[in-house]
Amino acid sequence: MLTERQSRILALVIGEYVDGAEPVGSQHIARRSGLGVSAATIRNEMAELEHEGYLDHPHTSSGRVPTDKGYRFYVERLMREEQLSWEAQQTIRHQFHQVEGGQDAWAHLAASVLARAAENAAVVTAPRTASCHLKHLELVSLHDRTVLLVLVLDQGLLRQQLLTFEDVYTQEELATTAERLNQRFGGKSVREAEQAVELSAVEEVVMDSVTEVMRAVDAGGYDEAYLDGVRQLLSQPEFARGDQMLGLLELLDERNLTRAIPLRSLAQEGVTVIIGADNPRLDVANEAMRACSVVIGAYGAPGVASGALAVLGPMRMRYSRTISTVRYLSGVMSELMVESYE
Amino acid sequence: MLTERQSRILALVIGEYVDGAEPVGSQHIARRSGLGVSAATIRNEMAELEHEGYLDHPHTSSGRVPTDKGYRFYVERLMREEQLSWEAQQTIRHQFHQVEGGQDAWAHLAASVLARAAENAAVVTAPRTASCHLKHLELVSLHDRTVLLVLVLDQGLLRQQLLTFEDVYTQEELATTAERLNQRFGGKSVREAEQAVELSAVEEVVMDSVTEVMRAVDAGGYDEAYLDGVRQLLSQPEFARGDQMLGLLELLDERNLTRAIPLRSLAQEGVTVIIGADNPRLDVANEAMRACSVVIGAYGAPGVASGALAVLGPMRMRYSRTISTVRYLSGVMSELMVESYE
DNA sequence: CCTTAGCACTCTCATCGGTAGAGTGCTAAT
DNA sequence: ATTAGCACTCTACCGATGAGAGTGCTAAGG
Repeated sequence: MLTERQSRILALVIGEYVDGAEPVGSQHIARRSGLGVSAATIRNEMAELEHEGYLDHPHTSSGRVPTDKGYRFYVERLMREEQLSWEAQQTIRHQFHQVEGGQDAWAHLAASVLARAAENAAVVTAPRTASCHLKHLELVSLHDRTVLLVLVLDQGLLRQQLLTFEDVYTQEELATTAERLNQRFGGKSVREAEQAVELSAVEEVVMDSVTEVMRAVDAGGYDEAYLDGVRQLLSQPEFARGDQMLGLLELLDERNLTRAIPLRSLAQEGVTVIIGADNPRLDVANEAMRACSVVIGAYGAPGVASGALAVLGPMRMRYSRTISTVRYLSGVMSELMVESYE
Repeated sequence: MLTERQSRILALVIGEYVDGAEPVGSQHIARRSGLGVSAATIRNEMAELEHEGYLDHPHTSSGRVPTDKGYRFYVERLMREEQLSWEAQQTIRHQFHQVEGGQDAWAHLAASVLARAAENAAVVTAPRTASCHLKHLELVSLHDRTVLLVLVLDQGLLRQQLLTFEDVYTQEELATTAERLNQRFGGKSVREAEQAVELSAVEEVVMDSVTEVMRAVDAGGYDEAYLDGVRQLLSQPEFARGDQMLGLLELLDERNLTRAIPLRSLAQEGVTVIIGADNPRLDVANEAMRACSVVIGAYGAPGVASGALAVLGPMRMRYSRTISTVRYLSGVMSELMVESYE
C-alpha cells in the first residue's frame, strides 16, 4: 500500500511526465512539489515506488518514468476527473445539432471532435441497431434488367443494393411491387421477413436481397468505424521513429482496427481505460500497441442501438481530460440517439 | 541532345536507382551494362549527363542520382511501356465484376487494386456526373416532423438528407407528395428543378433540399476520393524519417488531398505524369511533395460522368509499370461506366 | 579522337575516446 | 525520518581517425 506522500509523488511524476515526455528526476519534483522535503527524500520514495512497480528507470542515471501499473493506479485512485468547461460543452453540442445527415454523420463528427479534444487518434463506430427493422424499401429502374434496391432501416440507416432481374420491368411495375412489399414487411425485423411465404418470383429476388442486407447489418458486418486524428497520434514523441509510425499505421488499418481495439466487449455504461499491455487482444495487436492506451466509452439508446467511441493515444496521455471528454461525448451521442428514436 | 550511349546509361542509372534506392556508381553500371566499355568511360558520360542536368551528385564522392529532368526524359523518351500480363488483367477485371454496390464501390476497389499494383498510394475519385439528373426521390417519415429525403440520381448515385417540417405528416401524405414531385421532376437536371414554380409549402422545402444536394453533386463538392496504400507509400525509404512521414500524411489528409493533386485539370484521354517539382500546385502542396511523382489517369463515359485515378509515389518509382496499370485500370473503369450507363 | 588504366582527392560512415551533465544510490550526520 | 555530500553510472555530444566508395583528371594506347 502506498503512503499519502508516495501517492502524491507518483501523481506528480505522472503529471510532469505527461507534460514533458521526458523522464523526471527527484530535483524536478522537489522544486515544484510543495511537499517541503528535499530531493534526497523524494529519491528514497521514488526508489520505493520503483520497487513496488509503479515507476521505472530507463537507465541507471535517468529520471523516473511511470509503468503500466503506475498509470493504472493513477487512473483508478489518484486522478480527479476534470469537468469540461461549459463553453467547451456548448461548442460540442452545437456542432452536433448543426449536422444533418443521420447517424453516420454524427459518428464521423464525433471522431473528429474527439480527436481534436484528446489530441490523439479517435475511433467512433456508427450505431448498430440491436435488431434492425425495415422501414421502407424502394425499387428504382436503372436500365434494362438492372434495378437499384434502396432500403431504409431504423433511424434512417440507408443501404443500397444492385439487383438483376430475369425480365425487364417498367418503373410503374416496380413501384407497385415495392408498395406491396412495404405494406407487407414495413416495420418487420429480419426474422419476420425471412419467414415470408407465397411470394412472386420478383418479390422473391427482392426479399432475398433485403434479408441479406438486414442480416449483414444485424451481424455488425456493415458497421463502419470512423477514424480521425491519426496525424496527431503519430506526432507524439514516442512514435517519432519511422518504423514505429509504420507499426502504428498498420494497427490503424481498417482491417486491423476493430480487431486491435475491443470496442464491443465492454459494459454499456461508463468509460473503460485500457493501459498498455493490459489490452486483452494484445496478441493480435501489434508491438506498437504496447506503448498505447485506449479510452473507450459506449453510447446509444438502451436496447435499440448502440455504438462505441474510443481514444487511442500513447500511455503518456492526459487521462483526466480524455476520460471526461469521452464521457461527455458519449452522453451527448446517447441523447441524440434517444431523441432520434421517436 | 543525348547520344545513344548517354541515353542508355541514363536509363540504366534510373533502372538501378529505382531498384536499389541508392546512388549508383560508374563501376556498377560498367559491370552490368553490357556496353563493353570501362567504368572510366561511363564516368565521363555520367559527368556529361550531370552537366546537362539529367543526373545529380549528392556529394563529391557518391554515385549518381537522377534529377527531375532525368526522370522526365526517361518517361517521355526512353521508357518502354510494360504490358500487363493477361493474367494480371483478368484478375483485375474479375474483381470489378464481382463487386456490387455501384460506382462508389468501384472507385473504392480501384484505389485498393491500384495501390497494390503500384506499391504506392493510390487515389481514385468516384465518378462525377457531368450534370446530374434526378431519377427518383423518396420521403420517409422518421418521427414527428423529421423526414428522411432519399435521392436517387443518375446511375444509382444515392444521397440522403434529413428534413424538418413545420407540421407533422403521415407516411401516406409524404408518399403522395413524393409521387407528385417524381412525376414532375423525374429525369430533370438541377437547372430545370430550380425553375419550379407553384409549389406548396411542403414541396418547397423538399425541392430546396433537392436542388441543394444536386448542386453540391454537380459542383463536385460531394465527390469522394478514395485513398489506399498510404502505408506502402510511407514504407518507401525516402520517407523513412518520422518528420517526412508526417509531412506526407498532412498532404494525404482529406482536406488537402485534392488540393495537392490536380486530379481534375487534365485531358480526358491518356495518362499524365507529374514529376517532383513539376506539380503546378506545388505552392499549396507541402515540401514532401517535391520528392514525389504522380501518375494520373481519367476514366468515364464521354460526356456523362467521369472520375480520375492517380498513383502517388516517390520520384523513384517504377514508371513503366505504374503508367500501364493506370492506363489499363482507367480503361476497365471506363468500360464499366459505359456499360452501366444504359 | 575515343577509350582506359592509374592515381590523388573528397566525402561519408562507423568507431573510438574524452568530457560535461544529469540523476541516482549510498552513507553518515542531524 | 530526513538530508547533505559524494562517488558512480549512463547518455549525449564533440572531434579525431581510418576504411571504403566513387569521383575527376591525366596520360598513355588504340
